[in-house]
Amino acid sequence: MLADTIAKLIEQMLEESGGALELQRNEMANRLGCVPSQISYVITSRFTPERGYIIESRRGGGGCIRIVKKQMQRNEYLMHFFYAIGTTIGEREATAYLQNLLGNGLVTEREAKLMAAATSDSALADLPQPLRDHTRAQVFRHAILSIMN
Amino acid sequence: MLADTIAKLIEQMLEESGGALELQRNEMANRLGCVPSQISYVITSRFTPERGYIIESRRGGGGCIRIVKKQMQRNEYLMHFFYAIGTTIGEREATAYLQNLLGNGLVTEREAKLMAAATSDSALADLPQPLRDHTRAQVFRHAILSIMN
DNA sequence: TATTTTTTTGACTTTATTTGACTTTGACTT
DNA sequence: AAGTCAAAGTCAAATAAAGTCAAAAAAATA
Repeated sequence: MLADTIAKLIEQMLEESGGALELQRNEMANRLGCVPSQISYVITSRFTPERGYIIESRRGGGGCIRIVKKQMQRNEYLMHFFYAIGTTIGEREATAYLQNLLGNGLVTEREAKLMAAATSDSALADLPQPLRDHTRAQVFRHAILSIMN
Repeated sequence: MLADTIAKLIEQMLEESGGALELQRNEMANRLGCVPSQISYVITSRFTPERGYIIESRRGGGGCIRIVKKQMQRNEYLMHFFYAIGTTIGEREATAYLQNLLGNGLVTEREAKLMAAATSDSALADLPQPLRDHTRAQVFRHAILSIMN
């Protein structure tokens, strides 16, 4: 799949550049033989703030897109999550947050899996909807507090 | 019976792949000459988390279904816990089980704390009582399954 | 045999990807 | 200042998957 290929490439470039890079959309699309908006699509669908990325761009001649992977101090970061989660959260969103936590080494893979399981729709299947997302948020927030400090 | 045929096929594929595989629903349904939702049916009815499978999927272009079988080894022990917990459990009892899990080195201290937080009365405070203990059991059980590797 | 459970099917829904036409913005020329 | 061109942005249509659900059919059970 094209989108995944592009995402992998960008991740690799980020890796090599130590977390911040600038790319030219048209140039990249050209190199990959795809339409420029495909690059936009990948960036908006995968490199979201939710997953810990900051995107800036400049149009016009010599324009470019800048992608920065955020890094924070442990507790500050966890606190940020705590507030970001809020009082209700869907499974998909929760998964994205967990991905971010894992990617920043704030939790181990096992811990991430554990939290994913504990907040999964499957685990909360017997709760009717507004309550389900609310409980998921509660469980998630408590889990995060528990690994702070 | 179709469902059994498909289940056998998937089991065989899992065997060959060493416990983890990705399949495309439409492609497989095509090969077997059945309707795609039949594949979904087999997966949801046979490859459940209770039986030790993890299912993930992605829709859209290039989408797929991933099936992972968790290996039993020291996991028998976790399985024992899984059944012991049952479908409803109080906070105190849960804590006792966690102490036990920790004592046996089946979870790390951080993991134990995490699970304690996720199953605490505090996290589930907004659920009225029979539901609270039931949800606690669900969350706990899913957490345990998730660390069975 | 009657009832309940499981399986099978297909219509409809949701989500994800790909593409292209059109818009906006910024830099450079004249 | 105005015009031109080179970017990136936006949006919607087309397509490609998987998910859901309920009705019909088949199988199992009482």
